[in-house]
Amino acid sequence: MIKRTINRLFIYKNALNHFKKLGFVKVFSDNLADAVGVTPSQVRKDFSAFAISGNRRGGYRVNDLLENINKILGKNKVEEVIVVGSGNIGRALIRYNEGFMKENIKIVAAFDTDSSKADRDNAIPILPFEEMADFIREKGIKVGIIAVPDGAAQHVFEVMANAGIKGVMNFAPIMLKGTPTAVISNVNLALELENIIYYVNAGESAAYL
Amino acid sequence: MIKRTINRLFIYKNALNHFKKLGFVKVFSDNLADAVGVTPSQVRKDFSAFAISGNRRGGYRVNDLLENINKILGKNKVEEVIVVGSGNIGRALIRYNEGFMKENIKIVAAFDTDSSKADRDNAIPILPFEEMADFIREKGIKVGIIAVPDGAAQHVFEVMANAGIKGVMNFAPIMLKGTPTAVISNVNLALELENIIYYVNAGESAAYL
DNA sequence: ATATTTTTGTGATTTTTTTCACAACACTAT
DNA sequence: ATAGTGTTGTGAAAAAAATCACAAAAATAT
Repeated sequence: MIKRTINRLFIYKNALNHFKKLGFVKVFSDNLADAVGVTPSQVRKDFSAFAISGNRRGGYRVNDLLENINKILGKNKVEEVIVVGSGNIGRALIRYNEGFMKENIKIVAAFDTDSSKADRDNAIPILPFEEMADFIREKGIKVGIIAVPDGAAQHVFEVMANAGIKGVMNFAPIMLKGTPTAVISNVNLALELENIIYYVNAGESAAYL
Repeated sequence: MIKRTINRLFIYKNALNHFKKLGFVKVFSDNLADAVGVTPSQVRKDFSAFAISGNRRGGYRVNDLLENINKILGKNKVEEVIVVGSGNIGRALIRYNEGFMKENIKIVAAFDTDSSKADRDNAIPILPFEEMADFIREKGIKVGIIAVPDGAAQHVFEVMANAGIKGVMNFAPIMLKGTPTAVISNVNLALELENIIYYVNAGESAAYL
């Protein structure tokens, strides 16, 4: 699978934007490798997988490379996403919206089962969960973020999937089951921390997890 | 490397606690596999790597298994961690502390360069960044979370590392360089979302990222 | 007792991912 | 022109991870 390659492509893109901002016109595979924490071969192999080419001896022109990568990753239009759950994580994501905007991601609404939390006047409105399915269908939303308590996540997912959601970022530490129509990515910050703590206590001195 | 195995062990642990709560006394490798989204062989291979054994035909006794896993993952005492940056992410993490507590992780303080944000009376105090190094040394803190703007992350990391931090969860989308004495785990929510969006737009119908 | 069934534990195999290593090329200097 | 140098692009090799597949063991049934 080229899943990892795709993921790295996003990371290269990021590094390239940095380089560009710093005024670089050309980069070499080892510049990117350093910036991103992989080997130069890895960088070249990744590019090779998508037939991105540079100049032997001349490296890659930052602009061309960015253009190529952007074409592959296809990020031109803003993607509208919704958040379900307005607890700590949900609210943090909403507030972080500016950060997402830089990557062409826009949180357009949040939903909560506790309808007393509804707030339609907010820049990013918080709406009753019952309205979610219609909202998804009407606006053609494709991506949703699940930031609800564990017990509610499966149900939320099913409603989302039925309404046509195609991708989900799930913060609940459970495996979402059913409808194999959506791409799912689980994010679990406590798990991430537990891993770090494990290696620290194991006396691991340096590693990227 | 057994990095992935360790990570899965944490996930199995989680699932086992669920099973236990539901009253299960025994589990089979395929129960765990289902719960966690891997193959039964994978589960057994993982256990095998740490010489955890069950009963042929009888599966694994939930309690024994949990005990074994906990012994390997070594999580008995609470790990005290600090957060640097009291922006959206930092504050969200602080508020999420209850969630971490379930996993024996406790955020004991936050730090911010903007000393006007200081708040010593909070349950989790927010302190001026200048006090961080001493705090780390005095309390013997091993793990820190970097939730500051990109530009500040490297500096924060260096101060942390010098003060003795051994593990870092980094929310800034940059490669932290230098002092190879700390385990580093990068978390990038925008990147995660970008990946999801990529697969959604690529028409990928079902996948776990 | 014996046969049958179920599930583990693991060596062998396959698949995936990364690294190596070097020819091909392009640029520079002489 | 020619030699020298630095960097790509990519097959080949190595390493890492996942899956297969099946004998061995344990429980149950006959």
